[in-house]
Amino acid sequence: MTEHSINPSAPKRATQRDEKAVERRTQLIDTALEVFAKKGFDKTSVRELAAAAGVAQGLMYHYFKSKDQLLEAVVERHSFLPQLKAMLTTMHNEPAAKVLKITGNQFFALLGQKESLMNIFFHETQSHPIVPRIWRNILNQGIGLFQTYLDERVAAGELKPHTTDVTARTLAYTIVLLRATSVAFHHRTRPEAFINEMVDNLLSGVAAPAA
Amino acid sequence: MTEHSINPSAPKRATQRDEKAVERRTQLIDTALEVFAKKGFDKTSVRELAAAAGVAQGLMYHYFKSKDQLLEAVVERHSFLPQLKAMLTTMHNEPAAKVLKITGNQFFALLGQKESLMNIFFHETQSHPIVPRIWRNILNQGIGLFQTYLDERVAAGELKPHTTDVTARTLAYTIVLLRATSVAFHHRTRPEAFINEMVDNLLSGVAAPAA
Amino acid sequence: MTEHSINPSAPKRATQRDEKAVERRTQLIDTALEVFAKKGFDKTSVRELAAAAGVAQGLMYHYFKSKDQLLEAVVERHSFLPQLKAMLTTMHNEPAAKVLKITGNQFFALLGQKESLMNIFFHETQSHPIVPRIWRNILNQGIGLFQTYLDERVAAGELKPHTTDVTARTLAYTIVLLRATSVAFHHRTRPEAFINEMVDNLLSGVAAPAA
Amino acid sequence: MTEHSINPSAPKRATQRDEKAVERRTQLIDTALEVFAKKGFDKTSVRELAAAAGVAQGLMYHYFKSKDQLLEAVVERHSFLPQLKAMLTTMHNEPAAKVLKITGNQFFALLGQKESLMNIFFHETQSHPIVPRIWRNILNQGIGLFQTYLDERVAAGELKPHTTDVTARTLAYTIVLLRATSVAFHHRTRPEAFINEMVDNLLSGVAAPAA
DNA sequence: AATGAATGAGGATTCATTCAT
DNA sequence: GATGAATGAATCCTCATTCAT
Repeated sequence: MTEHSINPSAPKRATQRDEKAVERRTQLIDTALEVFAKKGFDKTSVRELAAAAGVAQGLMYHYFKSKDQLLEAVVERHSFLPQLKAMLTTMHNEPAAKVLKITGNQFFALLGQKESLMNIFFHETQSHPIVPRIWRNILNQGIGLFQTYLDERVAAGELKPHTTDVTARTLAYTIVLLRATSVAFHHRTRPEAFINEMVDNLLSGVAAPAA
Repeated sequence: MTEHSINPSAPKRATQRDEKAVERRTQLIDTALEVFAKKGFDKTSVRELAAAAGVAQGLMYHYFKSKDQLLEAVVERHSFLPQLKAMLTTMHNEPAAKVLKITGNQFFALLGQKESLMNIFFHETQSHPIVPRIWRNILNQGIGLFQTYLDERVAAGELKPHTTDVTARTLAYTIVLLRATSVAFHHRTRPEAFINEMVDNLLSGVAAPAA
Repeated sequence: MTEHSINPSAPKRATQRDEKAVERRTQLIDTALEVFAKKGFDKTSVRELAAAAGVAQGLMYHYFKSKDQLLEAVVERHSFLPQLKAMLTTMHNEPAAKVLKITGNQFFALLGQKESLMNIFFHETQSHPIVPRIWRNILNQGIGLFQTYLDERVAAGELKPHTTDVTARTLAYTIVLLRATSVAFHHRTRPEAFINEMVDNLLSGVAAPAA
Repeated sequence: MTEHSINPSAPKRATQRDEKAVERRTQLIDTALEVFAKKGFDKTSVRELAAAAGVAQGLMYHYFKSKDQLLEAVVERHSFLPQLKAMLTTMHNEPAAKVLKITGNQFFALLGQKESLMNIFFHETQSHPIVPRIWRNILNQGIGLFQTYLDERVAAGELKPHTTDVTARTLAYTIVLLRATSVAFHHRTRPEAFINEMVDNLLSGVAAPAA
């Protein structure tokens, strides 16, 4: 931040230094993500964060104005909206059952890859307003993903006209909670089979044919 | 303990004091529930808790060994397992659609009545091991509720044989997350309509008849 | 303390009750002695004292104005000055070596019997001014005991004229510290042999005869 | 740690800060010694300690993990074992009476210089296990000091063969208690004269020559 | 950029003591 | 006499944050 360079070689040097600074910053953020996820925001002290990153506590305040702002940075950096958006952009001419199963499992897998972040989303809602905001974005994005596809299939005549919002949220919510509980709970049905069967149920119904 | 009474009113006296103590205890627990739900466990100081209850902070430790133990007491006292168990014990000869809709909405309403507790379940998982344990109990109870009924209807031939665990959890999870998000989010579909439609979807499927 | 008797039978009753009250008081004192000795005055709470005596904490304040006053009562009640004074009143025509050995061992034994109290004397000097005061009394009494005897034997010509204060204190101090350290330390010489030899040394000297 | 210095004065800088930290630490320890000695460990709050040292209370915990550990540091730093060991290493060809008198008085003087520490040794035995441990070391060192010398003089024929442990402990214990009581009590005999006479008594005995 | 000394507010908890019953 | 509920001050300790180096 403080630029008091004298000789002309400074610009390049500054860039190098900036790069290093950015690296350091992301290192601090990534370390914080893990520690926050494991111990919780409030139960983690800045000293611990610094120790985990192998730096002095004072350095934390060079890169982040406050502990809160660090949480902000963590959540912003790891919000996997891009990955979410990238999902389901292909596969248009496949049957809905197949597409929804694949997408559902992708969604489930994505949440699993971001387990630490999910932990923060679930537990630190009250620590910083940015947390629920971003979590809401992600959830809505997930729901929208399904809904957009469903609307398309309704339009294509593959699905009957109905409130796709309900179906989309049924899918998204169930997958999210399946993910959230799959760590702590012991489930009878394995996630992939679960998701596949849920999709089938939603498409074809569980009522007996006669009824 | 010491009984040197002559008239029959004496025993009641001791009881009166005890009663008051019990009342006071529940008052402290109930106050704590609200404050924990609003501010979060870590962000709430014992001083605040005492102030909210209108007592000296020292008194908190007369009734509870620690702040942790208070949380324990809160969660134990308000775990609505009895209410959950009471649900769906009637209405056997009604169509599944109707029964599931009613039960689903009851479940949703019950979660709503326990909003403060739900807040704790969602956010304070890491504060005390009893929180996830009881939350798991409740969730499993809710799931079991649906599953038992579904199994029964499968046996009765109203539903086709399928993994009822999946359907039950789809219902329960969606309702739970519907509840959890209905405060912070703004939904297009109203909860009751949502639940009703979800039940219909699950029973009859959303696929176009031709498919 | 509060006397509001109406009928003439009260005096006798009061006496019975007083007796019981005195008993209770000494019970509380004796319990306190043990707990204070074991845990130290500051580290012992009134609640613990009450629990150890099997009564409610409030009752402590019926019998003692404060925790300090309880310590006072403890020290006063158990100050073994009478026993000390009773020592060495006999045995006038025996050789000094024998008498001093017996008395020294008696003194040592007496301190041993009062181990709890000794603990308080050693550690709680700063807790209440009465503690060092009484301890000084006891110590001086012990010293005086020896000195009186020594003076008498000097007068009788059995001992040579010298500063008996020095000899008396050498004896008393050594025995006291022997006692104080005998619990925590591991000594080579056993107390009785030690005291006997010390007396011999003091009487006859350890210098070689030639010198 | 980070060395990006050009001129040779840089390394010293880091050392300067470290030096200051060490100084600060000893300052805190020394202040604590005085306050603990005056008020007692339990009766002294960390706030007082900090105030006495003119620092914020939080700083105490930067240097010491706990109040207990501070006491540990105090006792360790001021345990005058080195000084004790240095005593009596000379003067081999002087008469025992002279040597013992000088050493006894030195020992007494040393204890006097460490009055604050002695206070802690006497009163805070129960506050932390390190206190009695170090005190035992010191006492044993003092005893050993005398005993080694006595053994040597016995071997040299100046003293008659006897249990030197008894004589050594008589000397050491008496001097220690003389020191401990000389503050609170009012003695007739002055310490130096007392010690000299005690040595004489121990060497030559107080029994009348005829006996 | 990096360190860690220094601060002071605030947190959980303990405790002597009082008081209504 | 006896109980234990109630008080509030005080205690140890933690922590986010600042700052000189």
